[in-house]
Amino acid sequence: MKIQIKIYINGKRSILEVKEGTVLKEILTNLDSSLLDKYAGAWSEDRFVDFYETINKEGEYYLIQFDDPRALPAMWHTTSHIMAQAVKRLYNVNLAIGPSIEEGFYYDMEKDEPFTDEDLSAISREMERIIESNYEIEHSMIPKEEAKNLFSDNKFKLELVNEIEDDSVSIYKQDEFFDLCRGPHLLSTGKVKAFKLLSVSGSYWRGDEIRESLQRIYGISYPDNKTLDEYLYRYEEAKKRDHRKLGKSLDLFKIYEDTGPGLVLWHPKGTIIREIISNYWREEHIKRGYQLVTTPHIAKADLWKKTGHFEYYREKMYIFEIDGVEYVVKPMNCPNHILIYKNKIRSYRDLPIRLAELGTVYRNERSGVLHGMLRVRGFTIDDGHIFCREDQVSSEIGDSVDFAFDIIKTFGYENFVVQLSVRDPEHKEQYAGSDKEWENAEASLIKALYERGIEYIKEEGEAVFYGPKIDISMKDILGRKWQGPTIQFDFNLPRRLGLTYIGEDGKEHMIYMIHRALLGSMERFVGGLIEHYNGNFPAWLAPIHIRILTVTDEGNEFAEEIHKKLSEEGLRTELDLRNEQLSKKIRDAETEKIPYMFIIGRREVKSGTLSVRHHQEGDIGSFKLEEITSRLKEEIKQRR
RNA sequence: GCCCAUGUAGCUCAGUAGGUAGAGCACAUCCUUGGUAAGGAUGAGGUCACCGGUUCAAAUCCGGUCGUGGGCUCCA
Repeated sequence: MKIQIKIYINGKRSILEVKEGTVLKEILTNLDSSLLDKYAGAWSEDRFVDFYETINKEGEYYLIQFDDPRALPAMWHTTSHIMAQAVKRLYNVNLAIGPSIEEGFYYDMEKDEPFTDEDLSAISREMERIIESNYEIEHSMIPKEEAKNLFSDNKFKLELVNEIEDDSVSIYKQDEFFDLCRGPHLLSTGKVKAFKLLSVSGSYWRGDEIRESLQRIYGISYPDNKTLDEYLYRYEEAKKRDHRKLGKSLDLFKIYEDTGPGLVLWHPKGTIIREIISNYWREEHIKRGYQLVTTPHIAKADLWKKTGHFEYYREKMYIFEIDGVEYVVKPMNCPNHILIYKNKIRSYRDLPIRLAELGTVYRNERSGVLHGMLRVRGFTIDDGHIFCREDQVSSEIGDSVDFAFDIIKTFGYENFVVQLSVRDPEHKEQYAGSDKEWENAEASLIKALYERGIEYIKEEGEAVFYGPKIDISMKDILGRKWQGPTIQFDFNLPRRLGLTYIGEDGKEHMIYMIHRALLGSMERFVGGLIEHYNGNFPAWLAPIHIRILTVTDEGNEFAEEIHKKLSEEGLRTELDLRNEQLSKKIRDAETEKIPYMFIIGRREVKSGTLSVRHHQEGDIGSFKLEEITSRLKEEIKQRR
């Protein structure tokens, strides 16, 4: 049977009559075989299809080139096969799975000895050979029974084959290598122009630690060397910006072995940053009608039994005993805020009530997941809880979204990814709350995003059981995503703890409760901020604003005078009167990423001015004290 | 928690076939008073993560513990 398909090549449309069941590759070969060299695959119905695609129905196919971000996963997947082929040629391994990932690919393999750096080099060399050989990649569908024979020596592949529901399975083959694989793939191994194997690590078959322990090699590839180099530059740059490294060299914080893993000690300079953020946070909350509260670090276990946390969250809680009574170190702040809400009978006139706290909590995270300040066991959440009526939900959500963006934009984040997590429509029964509540809540979340023209990704089934939520992540300069604000409904706690208010009708009504955190945790937020700014904090956040450097000791007296004046004006200043050369003092201040350096030598003493150097701009000229301080103060005020 | 790697002066790291440790930076003292990213000399500083074992002898070999890193996994 003939069907009609439309192929778009560089915006130009070709309408073709083809036989049903024809492979896209054949169609293109007939049309113009050079297309197979220029394009990587096609975009059709919101997904990437490779040229092995069998055309079974009418449709539109937009050919896309190798460097199109939508085509890169095919290249990565192909590179992972090339790598697996190379590994099979060199070692005795059992292949598990090797998908493309967000950036790059990996392959999990079972091998007795771990891979070394030398192994990686050898594998890379073999991969080069495979690429040079430019093996044609073939695709075929084979009966399941045949596949079982083909993979009879590989328990992993067999397990996968057995789980496939169709009668036939998809196989990709290049030279002697073949693999069970859904694709997509490129047409030949030579299409991969530049690749790099990045790291080796352990993993488990199916991510299950009870099952076979595997070895994973990660890699990346691109259609040209330039793009690969750009990626590698970003990769290296990210390593250099590591907040653990900068936290140490800038003396911001440290995790001490004596204190314990996942517990951060904020040094004086880190604490300045934290305090500035906290103060800003408090001011903004008060401005926006929040009431600040403070609640203790420990509470009776009974409280957590009432909320249900004790049952579900127990292994993450630190539990201990006082006078024979069980206590818990708080892993979250909400129960305490709820107690404050419940302390009085609330009228509909009192609502909304917004409570907020920079509340420090402790969670027993598994040792293997701890990571610098980004994943810790003790951290301060900027926790807020809104208690409101149904008719207030929409404006409260809208305000929270605005608030969230206002805050994070202040820290120089400009690109965001917004995710809306809603119920799994297939399993509505596993969620707390009524249909009506879910519908209202989702509608208000969507409305808030829509009215603000915010693009978002809707994830069905990603909501936690107690309510729908919006998660905002920030993208930093290197394009990395950082978890940011979250706004979540909670239909569970109000029910369990009986959170009500007295309505206009004199009756009790269930409250709507919204959890929201804007920074997330202070630790993770500042950790991310360190990497985002690469330690070059804008003046308002910089632990030290100015370092005063003297050229010789003739400047000491004047320098001390300036230092005193600046300190009196609330500017954070340090003096460097060491008997060192100016260039040395500059180097030290530059290394410490201090935004301003005031240089005082004989000339300045004589004229009463200051020679000013900016951390990132170099020498910016001579200024009168008032001139430069007002500039700096303005910069701080503007939070630039 | 699991797999793999790793743990030497405040920091970054060297230490090659087991014979009780080195460098650079930082620090201290002295010399140098030098104008926009490292002036010079001298010196102090380490129970080589911890515990145990093998050995005449352990930073080095073996076992265990703890920490850290890369992953897996988890995230009410």
